[in-house]
Amino acid sequence: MRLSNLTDYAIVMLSAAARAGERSLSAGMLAEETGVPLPTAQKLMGRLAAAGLLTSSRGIGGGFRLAREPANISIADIVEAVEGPIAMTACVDEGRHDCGLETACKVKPHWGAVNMAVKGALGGVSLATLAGGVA
Amino acid sequence: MRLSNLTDYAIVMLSAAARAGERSLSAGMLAEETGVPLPTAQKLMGRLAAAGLLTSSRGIGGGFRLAREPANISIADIVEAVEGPIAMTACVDEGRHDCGLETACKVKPHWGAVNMAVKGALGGVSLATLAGGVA
DNA sequence: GCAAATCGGAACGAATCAATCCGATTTGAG
DNA sequence: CTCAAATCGGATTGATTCGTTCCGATTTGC
Repeated sequence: MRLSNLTDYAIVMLSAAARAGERSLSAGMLAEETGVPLPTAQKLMGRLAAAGLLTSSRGIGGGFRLAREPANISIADIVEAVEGPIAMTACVDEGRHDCGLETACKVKPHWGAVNMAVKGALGGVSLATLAGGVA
Repeated sequence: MRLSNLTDYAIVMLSAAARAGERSLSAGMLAEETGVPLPTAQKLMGRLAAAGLLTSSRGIGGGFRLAREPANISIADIVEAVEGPIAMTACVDEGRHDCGLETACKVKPHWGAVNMAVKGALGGVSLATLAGGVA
């Protein structure tokens, strides 16, 4: 029940990018701004860009920029981008039936609700809330 | 954002124990009932007993029994018993200040709210809900 | 007093996570 | 048009945690 350090870093960097507005920030600048080690920052930015949360620009004046408004990016999105889909157990994962307990597992039907509850809790917090400071 | 297999097993076994009522079930019986490997089941039962969710009885007719009513045991309790305290990030953990990003971390104050939200979502589901089947 | 059965803790292996490094691509200037 | 600088992207290595397994200490019933 802990989200990984990568996700933590990603959220901090994305909030920093949200504060930057429309300016393209390079991985190095974001790393120095947030304190995240540069190679890790590069890896994270790449993954976030691949997920569609950031748009990347190559070349000298290049860098990363938020693809959407901060209010439309929730923590759930970031978590899913970094750690993959939110699935509390293997049962919730689509197509994974190697649980081994299926025979007597009477808990399975309820996991969907739990998963949705957590997802809702994480989806209720947006980048604007985190970066805004006061709000 | 995934809870470990141990926690999954623990929840399944605890729901089985909830169905058993006041009867003491041994680790072997629970393992066969749920399909969890026996040694892992033993380790889990021990940890759950140490956390105060189960009461253990030694000897021939011994075994484990729920320490409280199923309605008063939430998923959050089980998660905390197996994986330790629910702390989304290192910032929330008490006394852990080796984050390294503290200087420019403007996100830190908001983590408490997120943590509480997730905790509430998990605390809203009790063993009775999971084991009840229909409810 | 003895034997059976149980819980409890310690040791080992595997998987995932986290961090680091190097190559491919693109832009701007000369 | 050529060169050089700067950037993103993926692949490799090491570490931490998770998961599993085994063995010893303790307790009850006969």
